Amino acid sequence: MSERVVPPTARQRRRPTKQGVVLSEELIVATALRLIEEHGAEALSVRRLGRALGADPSSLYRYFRHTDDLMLAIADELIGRTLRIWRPTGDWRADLRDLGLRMHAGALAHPRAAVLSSYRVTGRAYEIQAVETILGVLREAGFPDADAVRIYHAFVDQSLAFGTLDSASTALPKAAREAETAVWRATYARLPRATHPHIAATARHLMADMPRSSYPAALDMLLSAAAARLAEIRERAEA
Amino acid sequence: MSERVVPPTARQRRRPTKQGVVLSEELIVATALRLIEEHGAEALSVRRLGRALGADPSSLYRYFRHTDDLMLAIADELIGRTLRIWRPTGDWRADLRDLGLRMHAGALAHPRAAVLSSYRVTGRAYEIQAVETILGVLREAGFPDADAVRIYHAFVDQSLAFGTLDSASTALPKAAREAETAVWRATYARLPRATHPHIAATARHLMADMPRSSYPAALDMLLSAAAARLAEIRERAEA
DNA sequence: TTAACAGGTCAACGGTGTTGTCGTAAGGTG
DNA sequence: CACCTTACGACAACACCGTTGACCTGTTAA
Repeated sequence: MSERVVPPTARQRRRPTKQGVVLSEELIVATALRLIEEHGAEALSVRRLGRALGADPSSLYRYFRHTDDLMLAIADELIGRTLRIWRPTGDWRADLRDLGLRMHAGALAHPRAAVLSSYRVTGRAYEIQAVETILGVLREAGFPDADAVRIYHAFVDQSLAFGTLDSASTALPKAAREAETAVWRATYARLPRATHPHIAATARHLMADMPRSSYPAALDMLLSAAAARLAEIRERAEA
Repeated sequence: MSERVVPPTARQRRRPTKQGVVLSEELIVATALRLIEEHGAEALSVRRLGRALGADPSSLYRYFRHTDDLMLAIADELIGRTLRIWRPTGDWRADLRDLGLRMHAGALAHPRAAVLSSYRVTGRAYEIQAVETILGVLREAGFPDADAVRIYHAFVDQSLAFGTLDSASTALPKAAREAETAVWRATYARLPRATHPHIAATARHLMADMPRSSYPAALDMLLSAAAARLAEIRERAEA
């Protein structure tokens, strides 16, 4: 064994597989993403990926040390796709709101990949770029370093967490999804006022609000708390 | 095969296993939780659970249709435990903060179960009780119905989403988890100021903040935004 | 006392990630 | 152009996983 994985830059001898495919890190990641989107996250396995590529499963270990490494590469590609679209305007609150919504939308667009990749620190190029950019937005808005880091962390994790949560439920099998809304309508909408006064009183609002994602509301609350903190900081600076 | 799973209420003929253990749904759930707590989330498998119980793995299929069912039963038990511990004091903000932290901690203690249970509406007793209780806290604090529902939704989803996010990372094999912090130390801590000024300037804060969960910070921001909204509502009511 | 059947056991199927070994074709070198 | 090195694809094997159909046996109701 010793070291099976060769750094991408040093690769040169690309021998085609028995089925004539020339492997590469990019091809593997792209194929993995396609596999996930077409057949669901649980359809991603080393063996299936090998089959989809027309290569022996063990060949992939020449490119990734283990499945984990592959996941990180997939995650980073997703971050990159989101970041490439985003254009900051200089208004920190609007910019972060826009970026948050884009990250959330990106997760929803790739539900099955989002579930896999959201909770990992990749340490790869796109992730680093994202960290630098968001920290820059906050620091240039006037947040002290400690606050900038704290808010950055909460902002990023919240986008990722809601992205995963919401995409997990959209990725449910159709039968299960219909069962979910049926539960709301059948169970919650008709709870008696005597035993469940608060649910009964707000049933109309619950029916309207629950099927939607609460991420925009949560994002706005986070940003408004951050804005309040910034105002407080400025006030103190003037005194 | 036909139907292997008999409703719990109808069970009566409890034959001991070869090793003398009398199985039951409660015993299986309890043993599964113990297994997760003692040997980590990845130690939970049907076969290991069978071994821990002193029973053949396939016996469990007399009680749960598949592993998912078992996970949901575990999740339900977790909701129950969290709710049973929580004692509201009447201070809405402190109560919600406490409940949020407890839900998060409960998810962290049982990562595998948390991931499964977070995006499913069970409509079961404990879940309904939680909805009623939280809505009650908000409405009695003075939030109008529409705001109460909006804040309830954001609050619950935030706890669940962060619970899933954070428990997913604690469910990682220990090698991968150590790799995460190593990435922060090796990659982010030594990015040059020239190319990544904001990361370089805040490196010290990043090292301290990133390994921790950002949920408490996010929760506090949500609650503080809610408090600001409540103040606004009261002001308007006085005018 | 006995017959029914719930429920524990066994064996097997097809899947998974991962690794040690080996053959071979591609590349650089002379 | 021919040689040597070696990257890297292929193969086979290992230990695990969830799940199921067939079988057998102890418990219980009649």
